[in-house]
Amino acid sequence: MKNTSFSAVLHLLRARSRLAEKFTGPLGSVHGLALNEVLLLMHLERAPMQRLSRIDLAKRLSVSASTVTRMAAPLEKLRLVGREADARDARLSYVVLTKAGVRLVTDARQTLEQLSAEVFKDRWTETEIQQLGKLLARMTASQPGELP
Amino acid sequence: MKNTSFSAVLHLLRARSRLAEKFTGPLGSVHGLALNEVLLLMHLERAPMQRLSRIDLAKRLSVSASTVTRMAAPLEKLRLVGREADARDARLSYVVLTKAGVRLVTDARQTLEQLSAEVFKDRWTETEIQQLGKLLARMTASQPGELP
DNA sequence: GACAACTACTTGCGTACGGAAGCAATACGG
DNA sequence: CCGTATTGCTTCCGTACGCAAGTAGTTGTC
Repeated sequence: MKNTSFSAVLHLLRARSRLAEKFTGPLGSVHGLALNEVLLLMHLERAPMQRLSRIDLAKRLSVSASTVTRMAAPLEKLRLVGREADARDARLSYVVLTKAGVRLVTDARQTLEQLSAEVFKDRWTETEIQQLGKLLARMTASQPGELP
Repeated sequence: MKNTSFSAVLHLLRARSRLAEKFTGPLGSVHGLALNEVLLLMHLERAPMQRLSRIDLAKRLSVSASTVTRMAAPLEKLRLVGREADARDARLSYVVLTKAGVRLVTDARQTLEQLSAEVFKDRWTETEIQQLGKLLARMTASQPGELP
C-alpha cells in the first residue's frame, strides 16, 4: 500500500531530525567535530590501511566529491588525517587517518554510542532495536560502504 | 547494548540519505518544490483552518524559525500560501494554504507516495513496512506535530 | 602514439540552514 | 498600572552542501 510506505518515510525523516538535534550539540562541544566529520574518520578507521580515496569517501558518506574535499581540509589542518598519493595513479589522493585521528575517532565513537543508547533507553528492548536496525539496513542494501 | 543502538542509528542515517537522493530530483522537476516545502504544505493541509503560525511550522518541520520565514516567502510569491494576522495577538502571522496550495499538495502527495512505494517495492512485505513505520514512530513519540 | 573518453579531484557559484541579534507585541509580577 | 520577561517573527552572518566547470592524469582505440 502506498500510504504505508509513505508513512514509514515520514517517520524516518522525523526520526533523523530528532537524531541530528540530539547528536550535534554534544559531539561538537566534546570533540569539536560535526557528525559527518566523525563518520568520515570512522570510515577511514575501518578501511584497509586506514585510508580511502576521496571518491570512495564521498560514496560511503553519501555526499558529493566536492563536499569531501572541503570536509577533509580542516581535518587535515587539525592533523587528524593526512594526504597520501598513489604510486601508480597520480590522480588519487588518499585521505589517511593519523594517530591523533585514531585516538579521536575512538573517543568520538564512545560518545556516539552513548548518545545512541540514550535515544532508545526508554521503552525499547534490545530485540526491538535490533529489528529496527535490520529493517533500516534493508533499505540501503545493495549499496556500498556500510559502516559497521 | 550500546552497539546495537549505534548500529541502528547509522543505518537510519544511511537510509535517510538514500531517501533524500531518490526524492529530491523527481519532486523538484514535477512540482518545482523541495521536499521540505511540500512537507510544509502538508502540515498546513491537515491543520485546523489549514493554517499554522510560523513557530508551529518550525516545530513540526524540525527546523528553525528563520528557516520557516525564508521557506514561506517563495511559496507566498507563488500564491501557494497566504499570510493572515491573528485578531487577538498581533505578533502571530499565520501561514495559510491557498486553493492553489491545496491542489499542489494533493498532487505532490501522490508523487511522494509513488516514490515511497518504489523504495520498498522489492523484498518488502506490507507488514514489514508497517513494522518499520511503527518502530520509527516510537523514536519520535512524545513529540508534537506528527504528520499523518 | 595520438586523440578521444573517462576518472579523480578542485574551485566557483548559488542555495539552504542554524544561531545571534533585533524588533514588536503580549504576559506577568509587584 | 509599570517595568521586566517572554514570545513571534525577521534579518544578518557564517557554515555546509550540490552542481557545473575546469584541470590533471589515465585508459582505450585505431
